[in-house]
Amino acid sequence: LKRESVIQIPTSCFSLRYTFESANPLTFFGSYDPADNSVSYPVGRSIIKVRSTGSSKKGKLLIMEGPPSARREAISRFRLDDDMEEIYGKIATDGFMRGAVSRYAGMRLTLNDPWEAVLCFIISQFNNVKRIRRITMSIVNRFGAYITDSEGRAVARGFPDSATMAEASAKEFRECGAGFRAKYIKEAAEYCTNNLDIYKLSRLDYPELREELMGIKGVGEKVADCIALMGYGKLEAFPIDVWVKRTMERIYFKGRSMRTSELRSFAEDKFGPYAGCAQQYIFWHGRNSA
DNA sequence: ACCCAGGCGGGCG
DNA sequence: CGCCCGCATGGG
Repeated sequence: LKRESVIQIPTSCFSLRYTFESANPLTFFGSYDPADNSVSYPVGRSIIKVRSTGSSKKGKLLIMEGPPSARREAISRFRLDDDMEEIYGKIATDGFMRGAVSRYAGMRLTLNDPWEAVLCFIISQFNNVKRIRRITMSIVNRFGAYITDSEGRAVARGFPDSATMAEASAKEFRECGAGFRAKYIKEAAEYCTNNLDIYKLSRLDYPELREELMGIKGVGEKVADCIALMGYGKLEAFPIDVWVKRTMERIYFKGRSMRTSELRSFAEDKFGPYAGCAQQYIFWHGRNSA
C-alpha cells in the first residue's frame, strides 16, 4: 500500500477560501469543503488535497495530502512565494483598493496548467460563474481519465488533455452545456494538439505570449489575458471583463463609459507589474459589492 | 416575459 | 482601425 504524504508549511496572508471562491480555474474544476476548509483538485493522475488551518500568531498552516509532489504543486498553484506585503503596498493606493484588499485579505491569484486555463476561460466567455463550473465539470466527468486509489478503484477524474478532447466532436461539448462555445473548444483542442505547443510558450514575454494565445479560435484579448495571468503567471496582464470595466468606470471615471484600451493603459500606469493581482481584487470586490 | 453572464468572430463603414 | 450584431443556455 502506497502511503500518501502529509506535509505542513506555514503561510502568511493566505485565505484558501477566498482564493478558491474568486472565480479562477480552481473554482471551476476543484472542490471546496467548508467543513475542514480544504480544496481538492486533480493533478495528473492524482488528487491533491490542501487544508488551511485557522489563524495563529505565526500565520496559518497549510496541510497537504497527495503524492510527493504535492508540496511543490501547492506552493506553485497558490503562489505562496508571492510577497503580499510588497504587492498590496503597490496596488492598495486608493480607498477602493484598500477596501478590496482588506475585505478579501489573502485572496491569491492561482497558477494553473496552461491547457486548464485555455479551456476554462474559453468556457467563461459571455457566461456566468455558476454555469462555467457546471460546463467545466461536465467535460471533466466525460473526458477525464480515471484517477484510482491504492486498490485500483476509480475515485475521480483528471483534467482531460487537449489530445483527448481533440478526438471528441463539437456536438459532445454541446451536450456538456457549452452552447455556442462548443466549436471554439473543439478547434482549440485540435490547435493545441496539432499546431501549437502551449507548454513551450512559457519562455515568451507577456506581449508575445498574448499574441500567440490570440491565435487560438475563441481566444480574444480578455481570455488571452486571463490565460497569461492564471496559466502562465504573467502578473502584468490585466483582463477586462464586464465587472472590471463597470467597476473602474464607477470608481475612477465618475461613471463615464470608457474604452477597453483606455482602461488598460490606466491600469498599466496605476498598478504596473502587479496589474493582474489588482484586477482580481477589482473584479471580485466590484462584483460582490455591486 | 425580459435581462444578464469573467466575450468573440465576422461584417460593415 | 472602431463599432455593431448574433450567439446557447440557465438563473434572477
